[in-house]
Amino acid sequence: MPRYNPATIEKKWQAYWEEHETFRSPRLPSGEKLYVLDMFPYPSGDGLHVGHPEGYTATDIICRAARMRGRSVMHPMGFDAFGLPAEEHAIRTNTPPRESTERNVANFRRQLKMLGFSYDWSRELATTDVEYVRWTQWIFLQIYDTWFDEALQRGRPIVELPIPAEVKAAGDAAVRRYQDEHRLAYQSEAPVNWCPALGTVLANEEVVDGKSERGGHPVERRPLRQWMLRITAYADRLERDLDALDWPESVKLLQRNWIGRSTGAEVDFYIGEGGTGGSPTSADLPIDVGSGLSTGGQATSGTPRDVRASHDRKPSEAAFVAWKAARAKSRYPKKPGEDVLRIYTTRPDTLFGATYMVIAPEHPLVDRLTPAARRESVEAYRQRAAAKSDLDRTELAKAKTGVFTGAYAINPVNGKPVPIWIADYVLMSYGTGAIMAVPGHDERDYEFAVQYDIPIVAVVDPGLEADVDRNAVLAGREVFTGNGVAINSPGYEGEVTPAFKKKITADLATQGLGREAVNYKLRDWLFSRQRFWGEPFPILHELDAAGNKTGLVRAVEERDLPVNLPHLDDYKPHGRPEPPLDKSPEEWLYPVIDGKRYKRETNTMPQWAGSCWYYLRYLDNENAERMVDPEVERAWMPVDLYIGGAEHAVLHLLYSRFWHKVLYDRGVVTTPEPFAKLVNQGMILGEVEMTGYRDAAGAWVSAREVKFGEDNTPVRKADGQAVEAVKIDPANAEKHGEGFVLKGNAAIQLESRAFKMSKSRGNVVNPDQVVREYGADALRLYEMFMGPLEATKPWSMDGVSGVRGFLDRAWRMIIDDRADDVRLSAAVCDDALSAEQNRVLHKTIKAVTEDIDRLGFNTAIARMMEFTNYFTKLDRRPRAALAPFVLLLSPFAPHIAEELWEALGHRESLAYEPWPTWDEAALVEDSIEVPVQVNGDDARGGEGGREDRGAIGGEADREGAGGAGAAGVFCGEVRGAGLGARGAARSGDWAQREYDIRRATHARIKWEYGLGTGSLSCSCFGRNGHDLRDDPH
RNA sequence: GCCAGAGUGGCGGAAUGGCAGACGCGCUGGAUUCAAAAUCCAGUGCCCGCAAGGGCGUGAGGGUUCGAGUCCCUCCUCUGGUACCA
Repeated sequence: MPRYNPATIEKKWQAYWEEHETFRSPRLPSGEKLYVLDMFPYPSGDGLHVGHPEGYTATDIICRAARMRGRSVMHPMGFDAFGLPAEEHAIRTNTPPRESTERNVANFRRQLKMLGFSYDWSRELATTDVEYVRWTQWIFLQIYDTWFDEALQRGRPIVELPIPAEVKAAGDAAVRRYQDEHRLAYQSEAPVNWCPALGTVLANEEVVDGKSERGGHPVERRPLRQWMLRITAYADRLERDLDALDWPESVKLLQRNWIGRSTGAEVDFYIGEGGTGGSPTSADLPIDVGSGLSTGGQATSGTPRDVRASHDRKPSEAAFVAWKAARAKSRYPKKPGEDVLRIYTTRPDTLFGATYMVIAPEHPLVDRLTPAARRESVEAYRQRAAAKSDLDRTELAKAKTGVFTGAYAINPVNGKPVPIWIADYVLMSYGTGAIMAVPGHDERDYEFAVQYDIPIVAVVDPGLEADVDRNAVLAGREVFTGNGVAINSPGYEGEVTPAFKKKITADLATQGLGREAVNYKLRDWLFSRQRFWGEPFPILHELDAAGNKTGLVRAVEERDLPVNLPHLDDYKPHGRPEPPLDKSPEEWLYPVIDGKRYKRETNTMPQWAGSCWYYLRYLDNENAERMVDPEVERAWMPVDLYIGGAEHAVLHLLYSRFWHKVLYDRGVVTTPEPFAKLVNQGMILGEVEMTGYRDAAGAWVSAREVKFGEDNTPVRKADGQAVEAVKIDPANAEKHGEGFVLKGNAAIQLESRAFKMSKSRGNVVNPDQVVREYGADALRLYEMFMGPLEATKPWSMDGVSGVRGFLDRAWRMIIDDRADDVRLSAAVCDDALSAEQNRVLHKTIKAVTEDIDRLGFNTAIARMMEFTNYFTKLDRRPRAALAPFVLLLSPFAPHIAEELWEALGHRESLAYEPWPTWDEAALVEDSIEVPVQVNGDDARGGEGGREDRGAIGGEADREGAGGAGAAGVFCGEVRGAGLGARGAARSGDWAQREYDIRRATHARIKWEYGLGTGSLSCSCFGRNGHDLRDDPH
């Protein structure tokens, strides 16, 4: 047998680890703890993807090495097991989703164990476990029980929420409603994708181009009562606390942008008292456009000619003046009154350039503002906008649309009336749902203004430096969004943008017209799904005598958790937009408590819920009393290293952080952040494919003549004719210039690239098959050897066989592969290490150790290959080098390492053997070549700081340096201390030579010394290969 | 559009501002073999040259530096993310 046979070795050691519970972590760490977490997988029916073991191997290496270095390691695994595919399967097969889920989990578990990861399997969990769901629901109740205290910036129990006297006076129900309005979990109407044909609500990703992904049926948006989580309350903290995290900057940036904090100002524009649209009141007399408040010369108030009408609704100057005076006394109100349109802007410095305003179609003031004469067109526009999905509003609709409401607001800074439009490029959900439009200095406003022929007034002078045509900007023919100097802004002329913003914001505040404001792109988290296969909400709706909901809810008592999913006779949609749980059995759906009948909440939680806190449950997964014992939590948290895919950079990581912060505020956890260090593994693509194209006639078409049309089919650029993509055997391709061409036909460019693995492309690599053919150790090693962990990289089966070759060589280096049993190779001996062998060993130890620390697994493996190449060549291979090598290899390829360790005479697993250490002194080479750059008139070496080479080089007058003076004389001065190898050579051991290198193109100095004695030999090469030693100066 | 990351041999990739291409794949030659596989040895960036040797080389162009794959600026290409957030 003793050829390397992973199939037997791997099974053997997996059984050993399992039997000995080798990787069980203690309840509490002893000594320094290390919590290393993998993003747990969704157990799909397809089994493990080769992308999974990439991060899992990386963390496993870290953990195994850390154990050997004496750390107490927590390394658990589990399953994110709720999810759509299981429910789809349930509908198709009419079996409970739990069944297929458990099957898939079992398969994933088998595959993970097959790869030899050192998880503590006793901590395994699945988010679908009934006991896990209990605590997910419990956390939801914590969130439900919490309100956010803005002053303290902290979540607090709802009982601590101050209740205003008038609410208290209105009675118990009013108090409860008031509390409900302030909870972090609250109900709200939110649109869902309702597909009448399928009779079900679809997730966003199931809707493609406004049609259902399955079947292509029309999808409409319908408002439905849903649960929301008030993540926006934590926006500030979620953003601020990113600073201290050891996360990739790109991920932090992604989260910052997602949170999207902006500072600016809210400003109130006066719209006049009064009535519900229609005819003007006494306060808002019709004013002829172009007269009155508008200033001469400039393009008046910007009402498009064709929509001007005398019955438009415009506040009178007198009313405005009165309002302004009142405001100066009353200050700026928290909530805008009926008489103003409140807008949010990040550019208060451009207030003087506002030539129109836009409110979102859903804005509550639309009705009130629109005069009767314009009702029709406004209403029509609103309906069109409402019918559009989010997608239509953005991608498809490039051109901006809108309609004039017929109303005007008065610009508070100059008293000018400004026409108010509605347009769907303004979103009700951001800011105040209304903007002042400054087409001169905002891209979107500019586009809109051009579209509807609205005047454009420049109020920021870009100056000459800016990247725009200044004259065009000043003339309103080009938009400029940068900072500049204020113009056309009476009272603020010449102010530079940042100072102007501050100043006018302060001025508006003193006049009670505005205030500084902060806004976030982040929206509250839509936390319910109309699905069966998710955690039920532990919420009961009160019913009145007639069986209708009263609007009041109560939480399920903690002792009654978990609320389990009911048994359903079938999982088919019931054809209404309400969640599937609506067809639950009566006894589940309508519990009776204290004689009162309730209806259970039938929405379920989204898949994110379970993954928000699993890292906490691992620590104490069998605790029936608490979600996690505080003592255990304090000892192990935070997670020291979290590795997973970049696709979770925003949502999962933001949601987890949010839950964690709520739990922190409520005293359940002790760290403000869950994941101290985060690393994203790169994507693994399929094997590189070579593609050529042929037209209908079968003639080759060069890849550069091909473009991709809609639906992503290739067509010829010239005539749009469809072409066929043909897979090309690499043997029929050759490199030509930048890319590949058809062999023998350089005119035909081919396309060479790797694609994402997908079933449809047929390029999915199955880990089971790789393990069968090459072994788990080879798969692990290959995944680490492919390239940097964070990089996207293509798969290559040849690469797998390459690392397998390394394992074979490592095996033969130690084992006699011709013997019948596992026996050491005859070359293995007990000799002492020669200086050179010792150096190779210590170099390897150092490199591998340091590479693991910086997650440079590919180079660590390269160093071990070098070790093997060196020692395999020797006829006598000392154990003293082989044994430490096996330990170094063990985190990467643990099965073969255990087997080799055993062959070397050890009886126990190497899992807790001390990690090898290196001795710097052993690394010193007694002969090094030092390159010296010579460059004619002024050749000096580097800074002289580099440990192994800096001794030569650096300016001539620098200590420990050699160099060439301006005259072109090379001074080879070498000091032993410059080597940085402590004790190997003492300072003072130096030699000096000078060579004339005026004719030299490069020089090479070879420095040889024994310990303590320095000597230098130098070869400098001139243009003709002339050795300059022959020509000393 | 915007944001982020990346462009180095035939391929995957190495290289704290200091000999570009470590290591692996592939390829070429040799040993072993009846033969093949496997294994071992040698070679392998490109161009010129029998050779010695020489020239050119890290997406393009500029710059900083004694010295740039590495730092700065401009541009090109690719990958990923994102979509009117006022």
